[in-house]
Amino acid sequence: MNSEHAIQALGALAQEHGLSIFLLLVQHGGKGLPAGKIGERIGIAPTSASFHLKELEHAGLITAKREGRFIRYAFSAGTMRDLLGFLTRDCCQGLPELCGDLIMGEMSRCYTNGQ
Amino acid sequence: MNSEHAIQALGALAQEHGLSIFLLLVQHGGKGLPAGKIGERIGIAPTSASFHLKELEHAGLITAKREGRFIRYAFSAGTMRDLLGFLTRDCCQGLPELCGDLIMGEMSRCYTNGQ
DNA sequence: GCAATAATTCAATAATTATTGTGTCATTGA
DNA sequence: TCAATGACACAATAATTATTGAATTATTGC
Repeated sequence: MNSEHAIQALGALAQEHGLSIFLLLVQHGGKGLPAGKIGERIGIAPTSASFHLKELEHAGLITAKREGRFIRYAFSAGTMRDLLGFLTRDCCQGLPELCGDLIMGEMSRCYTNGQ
Repeated sequence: MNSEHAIQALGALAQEHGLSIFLLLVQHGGKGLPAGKIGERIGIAPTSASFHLKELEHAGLITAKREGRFIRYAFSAGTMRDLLGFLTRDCCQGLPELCGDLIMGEMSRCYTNGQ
């Protein structure tokens, strides 16, 4: 993960519809959803959904897989992990206590969330 | 943290100069840097730096504090923690093993990074 | 092969966002 | 008070990004 790649991923998420699609696919986990269903759920035109899906896919945040007439999109955790790593990479230098809170807070939240 | 706020923060980071400023301030920890120094380090015009600093400040990712003629900007971890929480909030449902890797990966990286 | 369906690409337009230069405000020290 | 300095506000411009509709590609079932 470098700056350019991070900007691409952040840019895909920094938009109402892009973020909605991403969160929807995170919720739906490994199975994902076909493009049409996604646009329908979010309430946007198929071409607009296609645009954002492409942005997210190019950034590596989601994957696409054709299944007959459908193209199924699903959340892909790898890039997200790299992005979080990139953004928090230098948070320990000079701020160890904040960094600890930052990471530990996420961790505890995750594990108290029905996990 | 809601979608609107997340978009504001992601948008401030989804830009070459905005991201560079953010990472610079993360590296510099609690002390921060004055606006002029930041623009100089990044290599952009003072007005352009001012623009991105304002975006980051409005998003809550950094804080501003006047010190005589200088205005010192510093990284503020709270919003970043909230943002990471918002983005990973639903990552456990359906993907427990990926979520575990995601958070644990960040944690180990942080603590093996000279911490 | 053909009609129907799912989704995309493309080009045009609309909307948003970033940069620049000029002018102004705030602070300091002589 | 005045000149110098650090930084911001504003308006204009440039650049980027999102949306839309029309046309195109891929797949399926008849």
